[in-house]
Amino acid sequence: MDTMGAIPVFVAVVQYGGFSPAARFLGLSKSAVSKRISQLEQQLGVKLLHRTTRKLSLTEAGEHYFEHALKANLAARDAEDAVAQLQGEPQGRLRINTPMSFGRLHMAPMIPEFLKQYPKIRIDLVMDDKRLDLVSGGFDIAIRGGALPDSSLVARRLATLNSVLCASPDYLNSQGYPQQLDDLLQHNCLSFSYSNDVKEWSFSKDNQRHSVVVSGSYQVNNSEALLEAVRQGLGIARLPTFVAGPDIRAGNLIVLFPEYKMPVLDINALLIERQYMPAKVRAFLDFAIEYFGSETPYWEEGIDI
Amino acid sequence: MDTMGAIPVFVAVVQYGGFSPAARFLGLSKSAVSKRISQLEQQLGVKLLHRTTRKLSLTEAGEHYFEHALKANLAARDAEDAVAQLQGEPQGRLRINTPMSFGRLHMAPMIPEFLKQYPKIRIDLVMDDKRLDLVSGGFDIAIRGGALPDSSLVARRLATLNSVLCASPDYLNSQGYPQQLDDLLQHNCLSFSYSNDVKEWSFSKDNQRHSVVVSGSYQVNNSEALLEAVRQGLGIARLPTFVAGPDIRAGNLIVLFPEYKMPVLDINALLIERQYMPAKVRAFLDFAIEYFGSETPYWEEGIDI
DNA sequence: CCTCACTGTTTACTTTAACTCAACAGTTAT
DNA sequence: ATAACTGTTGAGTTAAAGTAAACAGTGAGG
Repeated sequence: MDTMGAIPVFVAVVQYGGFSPAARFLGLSKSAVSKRISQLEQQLGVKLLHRTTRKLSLTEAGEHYFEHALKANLAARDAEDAVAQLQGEPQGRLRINTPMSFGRLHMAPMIPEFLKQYPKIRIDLVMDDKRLDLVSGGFDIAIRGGALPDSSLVARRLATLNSVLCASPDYLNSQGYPQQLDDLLQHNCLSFSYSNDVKEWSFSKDNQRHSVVVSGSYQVNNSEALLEAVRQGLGIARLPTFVAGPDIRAGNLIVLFPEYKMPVLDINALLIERQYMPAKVRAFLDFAIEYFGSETPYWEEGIDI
Repeated sequence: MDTMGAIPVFVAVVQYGGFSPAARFLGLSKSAVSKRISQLEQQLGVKLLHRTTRKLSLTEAGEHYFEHALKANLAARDAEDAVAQLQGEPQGRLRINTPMSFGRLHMAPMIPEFLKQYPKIRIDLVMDDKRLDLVSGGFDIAIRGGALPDSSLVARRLATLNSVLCASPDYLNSQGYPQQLDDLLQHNCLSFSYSNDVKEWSFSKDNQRHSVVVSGSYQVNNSEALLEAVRQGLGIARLPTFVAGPDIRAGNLIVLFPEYKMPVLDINALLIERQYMPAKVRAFLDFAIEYFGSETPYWEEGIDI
């Protein structure tokens, strides 16, 4: 097929949502990408992309073409991986999606160490709090914290995900120390927008479930921004230990109601199920599990939970 | 993937069993194919093909690579087909395997008429009595007469396949006209090697099954060669009507025991099962069914069966 | 409303990859 | 021994791929 060479270009344009980001990914100029797509459309005799506004979208023909082109792209990648696997040394490209905060705080420091150990692996890290689709986004791995939706993806557990209720000493001095869970109703309870239970916080004590309805003046979709608000004494919030650990250790944040536990969740790696796991994916997972500490994550060391 | 463009070249080399036939298929020079394969092996860092003798064979890595490369190739072709299907007009390449005799006698005259009607379709007809594997041989369609082995392939019936017992007038004059089936034991019964029941011929009369053990001096794996032997008075043989029809009509062959019927079989087109049938495949099947005459094939016209 | 920063397209030109041709060595069949 | 094929390689040619620059268009921010 004379169109074969254009397939990775087309797939990149769709996956990255434009010619310019696709060009950056492919290491080509914008005009090269533009010309390859125009040539492909000419060869097929059909328009694949609408480009009437700043946003791209697929035509009907483009959707059909993309569906199969993606499979071709994946199969070509599998072909290379199959050969690389025989050679034993992990190599090739990994495209990884991770939530922003976890990515910035823990993936970003980890990955350079991983790449030093595996110099033949290349990583494209995409930090985004939107739960991007693994397949159509072209990801090998998606890092996900908390409960997983049903899907055909395979989950591999990387670490535990604990959360604790926190406030700053200044806040507690000025607003009073809540003595019982119900006291939280009188406090400014700050929330993480993506949470499933923004308005009703649940705890577990002595195998008994406790809930409290809360409200507050601030809700944000970024856990580091939430941490900052708590640190500045704006209110009380539930914070994952992977965000709050250092401030708790430093005494900047006080853990409230430590005997009331929040559900212990997991940080997982989601993978497309395959006949075999490519060596590079396996290497990444093994490294991450050891790096994070699958029993007690390194960010919880020195904290009583 | 920088290797994407080489995939169709590699797949063609494997499917056609050599650089030279692959070059002919691809419309490239031998050296271009040789260089593309060498470059691909260099990019992957591994040998894909043994070429120590006249025959090519895949290395272990090559087998793994081919498996996925074939999928990539098929997916790319599906991508083009999906787009072409939207456009309505059948186009693209069809690779068809057919047995030698049926191909020479019936496919070869039919196909030019088909291509005149569908000028955007290209056909690569491979005539071979070996039942080539559809998938790894890269065929869209395989024409098969008679009983089908179990497989994941889809069968589409093209025409009926009748066979009749024949001898030439000269043979009958010199060796006598067999009056009963058992008389065949005294005759030189010629066989088609690929037949399942070379030594015991079965018939059906008035819903009763009859069998006779036979033997003969000649067995051949080509039904036109068998026809020739019968025409030359060497002996008696079962011949498919698609081979013998004209000679029967012309009086060169006499149908023996017409009331004893052989099982009515089918001429089928075998297809890889797909989510949808490409327009070009559908067009080919429809044309063939109409051309052959699915109730009474054109080669049986004027014959009493 | 203006400005800036981005998008994708197109032209002219450069670079690179792909390709052909020819010669060669090797193998197999006649 | 010869002919007909195979695949490889070097030298040269051609075509495709790519870049840089200029342009038009769009959306966000001031």
